[in-house]
Amino acid sequence: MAGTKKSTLALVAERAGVSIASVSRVLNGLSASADVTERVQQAASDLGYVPDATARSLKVGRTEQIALAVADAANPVYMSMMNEVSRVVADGGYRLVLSSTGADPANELDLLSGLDRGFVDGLILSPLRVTDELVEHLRRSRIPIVVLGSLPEGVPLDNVRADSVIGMRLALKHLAKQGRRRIAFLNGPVDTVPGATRLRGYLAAVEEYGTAQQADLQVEADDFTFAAGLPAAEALLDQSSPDAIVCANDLLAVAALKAIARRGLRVPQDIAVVGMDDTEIAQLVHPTLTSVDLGAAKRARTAAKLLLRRLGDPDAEVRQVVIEPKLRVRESSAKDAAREPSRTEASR
Amino acid sequence: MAGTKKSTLALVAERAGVSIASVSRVLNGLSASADVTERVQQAASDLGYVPDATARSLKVGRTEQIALAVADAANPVYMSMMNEVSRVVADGGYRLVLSSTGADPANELDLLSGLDRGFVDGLILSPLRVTDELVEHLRRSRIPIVVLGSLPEGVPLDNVRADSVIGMRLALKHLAKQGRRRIAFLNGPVDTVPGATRLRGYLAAVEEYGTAQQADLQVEADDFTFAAGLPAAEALLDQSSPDAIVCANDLLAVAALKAIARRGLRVPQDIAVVGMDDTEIAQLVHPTLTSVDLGAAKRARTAAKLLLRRLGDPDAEVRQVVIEPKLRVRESSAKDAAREPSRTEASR
DNA sequence: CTGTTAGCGCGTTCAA
DNA sequence: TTGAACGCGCTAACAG
Repeated sequence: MAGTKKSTLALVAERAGVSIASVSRVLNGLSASADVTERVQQAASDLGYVPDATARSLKVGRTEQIALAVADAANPVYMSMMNEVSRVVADGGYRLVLSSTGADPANELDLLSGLDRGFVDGLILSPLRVTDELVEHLRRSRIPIVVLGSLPEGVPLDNVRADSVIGMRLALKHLAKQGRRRIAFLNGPVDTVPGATRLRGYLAAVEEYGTAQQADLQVEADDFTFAAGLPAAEALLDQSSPDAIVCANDLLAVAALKAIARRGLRVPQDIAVVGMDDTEIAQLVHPTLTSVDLGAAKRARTAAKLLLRRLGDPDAEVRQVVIEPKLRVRESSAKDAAREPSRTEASR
Repeated sequence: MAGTKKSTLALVAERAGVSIASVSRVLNGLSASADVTERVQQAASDLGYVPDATARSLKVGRTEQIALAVADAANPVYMSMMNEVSRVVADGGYRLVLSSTGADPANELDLLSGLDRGFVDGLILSPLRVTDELVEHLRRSRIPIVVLGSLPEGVPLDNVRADSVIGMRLALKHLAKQGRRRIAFLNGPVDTVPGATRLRGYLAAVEEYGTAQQADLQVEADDFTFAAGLPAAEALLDQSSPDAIVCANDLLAVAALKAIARRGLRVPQDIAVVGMDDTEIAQLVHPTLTSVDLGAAKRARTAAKLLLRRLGDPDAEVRQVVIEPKLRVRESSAKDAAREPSRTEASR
């Protein structure tokens, strides 16, 4: 049960018959005579010496830790992001500490305050809502922060985001080209960053492609989850009869698929469905889900790299990266099956 | 851009006109005169003082950090586990550092060695494969470790696991009661802990319920993923004609659903499908997936609590917790729809 | 090339 | 109750 005793630099020095400084040098690969090097390495391995991370941190002023804070850790899109960040950060020699702020913005503020305790060298933050207060805290931060997600104009912070307005346009264009005219929007909470920007994108695209502009074609789920999407999708189908539904999220899209199926309607013949984020789920469901790939993995990777860059060079110019979305067409909006006059099943 | 200057205990002391020790006392809630207390608190808040985590750690010998290491971070079941651990650990006043060991056992060993650097007070480890060497390292560890997953008999380590043998029995019993006789098993790599124990469970249950014992009813995917499950499921259907498929995983089960659909067979009428882990995916797919709930969330929560307990009391007796599985019956094995003789049956 | 020394920021003895 | 001093384990500057 009891493991090896913790050995210190001084113990190694004593055993090797040299000074503590020499040990430090040898272990850090600095100049030392062959003789001393040999003896130190021998002593160190005899004692199973490993340098203490905390003491080292206190001395050098770096913890070699990076924090990742996401608002909604339950969303599957965050899993791929977390994995990517984890990889990049580990390759850069940093450990990743996870700080799940919930949906409550207060937690994010708490986190930012706590950051001044210096347990981490940098932060990647993906806030669900961006308040002025939050922005103020971000600017005041003592450590570098990269924001993952949209940020107000003119905030000089490293930041990487998806262009969900273009993403929405891709979806609407794809659907409009099939002759879909009543394209509904199943959104999540509109007072969140993704909810707000995706709504903007939808409205702009509706305008651009001249599809129906009806209030009853828009509905807002209480959350970006399947469970919240279900009643919202039902409500949407109750109050209108769309020929396509664009969803702010793959989970919401799957909820739409289910609500549609419950009414005995067919996807994509009667209603096409398009999701967003292109999570693995899109390929698992039946019919497979067309989805707008917002480049979650790439965004995460880029954010991590930006942070590493700034940690290496604090005076580097601020960079704001926008990732281009791509449309992944699958069965739920397949063209050849679409727009068939009535209940024809022949061409299938 | 430049944030507040980092303020130290000495600065606060100077501003309050007291000694550094008094500041430390006031801030740690120890005895102090009302006057000094007042002045220190004032000075501290003026300077926005926050104690340095690293220095404190070096002094008190605790980092207030816990590491979580999972082998396959891409598996959705780990997401809920991570979230639970995150919650419990945060409530206990600890930060969570994530250490994604890949599928390679060498990484786990590296991690364990690195742990001696003392950047973390405890570890929750969920190994995919358990070698003698790993067990040896675990026992030698200087910090408390809780193992999440099966462990060889007699290893005196805190540990929490699912009883997947009983889980398998639940699945087989459910299917056998419907009259299913050719119950296949779509497994992941059998040289992993989950792969091995689930195979044992399957074999035992096949024996117990007297269903067909044919080698061609067992197939092993290269990985516990949808992508790996697809060809494995195809191979299974090529080489045999099961009337039910139990899968080691929800992802594999979804792959089975897809392979079955491709052949124009119906679920559950022609083939029933049962998954494992009861991830959110089970409720998203069509038909909804019957799944064995192995209590992932509860296991994670329990593991975290065990670790907190041991951190508080290093001499507590070793505890090994086994979580009881529950069967969640859904459409993919619905009873009333089963066993309807269909014309496809003959041509199989 | 090597040893001695001074902190990094904090908690905690020991005297006063 | 308060203050001065020490040391946690390590790195870096300075002497020798």
